Amino acid sequence: MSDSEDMPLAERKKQIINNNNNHHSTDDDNIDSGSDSDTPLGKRKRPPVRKKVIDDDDDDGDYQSSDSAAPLSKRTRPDIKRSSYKEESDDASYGSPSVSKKSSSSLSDAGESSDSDTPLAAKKKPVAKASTNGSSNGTARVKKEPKYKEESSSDSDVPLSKKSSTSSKTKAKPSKSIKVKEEPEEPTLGKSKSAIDSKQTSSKKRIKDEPDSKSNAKRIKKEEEEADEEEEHAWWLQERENEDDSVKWKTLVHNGVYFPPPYVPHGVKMKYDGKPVTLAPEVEEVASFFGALLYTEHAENPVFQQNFFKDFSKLAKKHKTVPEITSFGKCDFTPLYEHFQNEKEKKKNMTKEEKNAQKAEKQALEEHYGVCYLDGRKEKVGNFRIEPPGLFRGRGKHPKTGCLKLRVMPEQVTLNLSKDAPIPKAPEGHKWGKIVHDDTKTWLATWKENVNDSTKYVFLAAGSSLKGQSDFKKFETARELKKCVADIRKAYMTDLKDKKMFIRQRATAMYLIDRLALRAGNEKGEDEADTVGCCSLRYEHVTLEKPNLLHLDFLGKDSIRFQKTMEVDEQVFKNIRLFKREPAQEGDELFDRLKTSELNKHLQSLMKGLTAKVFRTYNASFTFQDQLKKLTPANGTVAEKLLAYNRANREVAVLCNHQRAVSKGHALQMDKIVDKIRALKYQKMKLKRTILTLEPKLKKKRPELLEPESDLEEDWIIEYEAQLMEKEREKIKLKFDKENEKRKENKEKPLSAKELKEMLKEVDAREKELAKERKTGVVPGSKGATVEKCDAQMLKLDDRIAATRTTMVDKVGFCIAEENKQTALSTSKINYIDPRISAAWCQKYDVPLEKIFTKTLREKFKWAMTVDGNWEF
DNA sequence: GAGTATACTTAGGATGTCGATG
DNA sequence: CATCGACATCCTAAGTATACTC
Repeated sequence: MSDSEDMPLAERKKQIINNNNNHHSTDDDNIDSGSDSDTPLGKRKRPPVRKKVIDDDDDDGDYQSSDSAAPLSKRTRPDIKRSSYKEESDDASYGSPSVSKKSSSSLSDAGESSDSDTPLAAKKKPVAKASTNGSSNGTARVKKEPKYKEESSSDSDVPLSKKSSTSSKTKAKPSKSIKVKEEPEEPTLGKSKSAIDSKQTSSKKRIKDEPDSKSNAKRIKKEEEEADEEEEHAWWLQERENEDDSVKWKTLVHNGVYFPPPYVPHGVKMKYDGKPVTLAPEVEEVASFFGALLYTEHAENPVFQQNFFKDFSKLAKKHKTVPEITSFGKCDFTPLYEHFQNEKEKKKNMTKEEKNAQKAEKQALEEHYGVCYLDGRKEKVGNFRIEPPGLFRGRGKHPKTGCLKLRVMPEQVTLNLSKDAPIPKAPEGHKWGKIVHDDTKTWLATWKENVNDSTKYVFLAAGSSLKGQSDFKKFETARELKKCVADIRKAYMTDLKDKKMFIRQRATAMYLIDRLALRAGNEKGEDEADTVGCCSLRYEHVTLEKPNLLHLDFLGKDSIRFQKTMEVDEQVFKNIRLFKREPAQEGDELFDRLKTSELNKHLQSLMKGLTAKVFRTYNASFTFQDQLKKLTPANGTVAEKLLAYNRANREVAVLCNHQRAVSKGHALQMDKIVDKIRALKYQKMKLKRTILTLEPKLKKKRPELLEPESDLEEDWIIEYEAQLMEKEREKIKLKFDKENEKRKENKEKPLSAKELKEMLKEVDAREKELAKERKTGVVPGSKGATVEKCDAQMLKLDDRIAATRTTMVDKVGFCIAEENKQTALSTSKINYIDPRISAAWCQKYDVPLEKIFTKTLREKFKWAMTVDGNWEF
């Protein structure tokens, strides 16, 4: 009976549940919390002692899985009232009062324990064990050291592609693979690549040799296309034997990685304490990193500034910069900023030849480093460029944002390739850190980065077979989940009421992951931005509202705000209330007994390959297909169908909470409008005061005149008035200049500087007046002002304010819609929606593929394009 | 078994490109 | 024909998941 392998899932599940539940009841909890107490206190604040009694206030028997376990398609979508966009303002609604918390005591429900007689300890173990032993994934884990399989032919001089092209079993176009070999693209990989090698140091030479660049470029393109055609691996048409998929390649040949060129000093001097400083090139480089970012959000961020300055001043000191740079406030990077602006300008104005030369150079690089041979087949390399030095741009409130990211040296880089592959030459005067031959890894190169000590890799491009295969696998796993998701849902709905806290938490977490497409929520370190996922949700991220509303508000991956409200199952509501009650403090974890590893272990036991993120993939793809079915007008035009497609896509993007900061231009526009409104309000305020100055008695009659305008702050007013005056002055100067020009033409005597001063005096006077008005609130207004006139003007202003507001709202609404169409959609399209759904849809509804997939996406998804119109996820 | 390291996917912002528009 | 904005692509940070280590 114990062998659960081939038992229907539902039953297996039952068994597990039973196993867990039999036996002594309340002690379950003891055991549970007992284990908790082993964990260091520091980590978990909750007192381990407190015996957990499960609350079920309203008591249990009533549980019906029926509706809640219904497949997603059936369920009504969580009613999401979500404030759509990333809003800074937040503060908002954290601690809603309504929440239970105190309604505490009531519930030590004895009744619950009904079937509580299995000794937990006894039962629990086998289950856990079984999942690790029994499941087949333990099998392959023998290989400690990478095994490299020798190719039969040992002649390493032969281009590898040739060798294996003969051996590869299925060819899309079997016959002609040989022809390619005569073409000149190969040699770069073998040995004769001197042209490029020299490029690392001196790049220009090559360009000269290029003949007419235009036709050349065209020719290259053509060649490329042809080459592509000839080599189609079409792994997706191959029989899928149960290969050992831990081995990723038989042969791997590549040209190493490209290092950014050494720093070339520009000699532009930043200022310190108002004076230009001479910097050593190394120091200048870092100053320039900051200079280039001036006026961006990063450079304005105090943490960024501090981190940058710490590294920068240290470096400056090391190079004995005079004067010593000790204060960020005294640094003036604007000359550097301007320098880069100029450079940009120059770049824009480059001649056609220059531009083409650059292009050619880039292409040469791509041809050399951008390709590799995997099992003899040509494949694209993704990020062959070693990340250049710069300032670390950590997102959100990353504590290390702004730190100096150092230049990577070849000595730090490890290459991974075939044993008999030629080892690419390291840059002049350098050596590679290490060479390995690990065929269980897909990376070509790796190094450690200094800021976070994280490992970086060079992988194949998204369109490569390796990536395609794993993509395929990902979606197949999701489809696997589709088959058993109903059972899994049923199971976790049952578990929601389990007596053991741990199980309850796990079930509740699963519910959220499934319904809200939350990420797993691994633990994070202190040196990272404070963001969370499901398992790391904390007290303050969750609020409950009777009868069954759950508000979530937290920062997720990339510090993107997740803010949704949904109706949840009654039991989930109760559980969360219970979880919240115990920790009861900000900073405490909601699921204090749950770790992602445990969650995933459990998921594995439900279905091979199941992890938290599979739910995201599954729900995304499923929702998409579902929506597409509903929305596509069979007889519509292509445009209408596309609209449906995008709507379905948007639905998924919303589900996955994919969003992006509003574009800069947009934000700027908004700012302008907001300022415009403020300016209007300012005028209104002035008018009010004028009225009161004219007719002080009205204070009582019309108290609204005393009310300050919303959104109008002293600081802003001061600045605004200063701006007004500045504009005035400029106007006068302009007038003055014009006048003088005129006089010059007419040979008259020009106005003197004195006269200009005289003219400007008026402004000065006005400025003083304004300041006084600001203080006293007494505003005489313009000549002939009457209460009636002011009132009339005020009405007009109100109209204008209203009008401006609506344009803003329009714009915001519009832009959000637009924005969604663009960015938010792409992430789900690229990562979550099974491309076969799209391919089938195009087939079925006769929509050209290029309408929905760009060239790169078609490349990435070529494995999915062979399905027919009836294919289903 | 917790903590750490590794390897790989997912993600939004930055940058580049290209077509519409004034 | 310059500018601008939409969109594609590039870049690399930030996750997940699991293997490894002590």
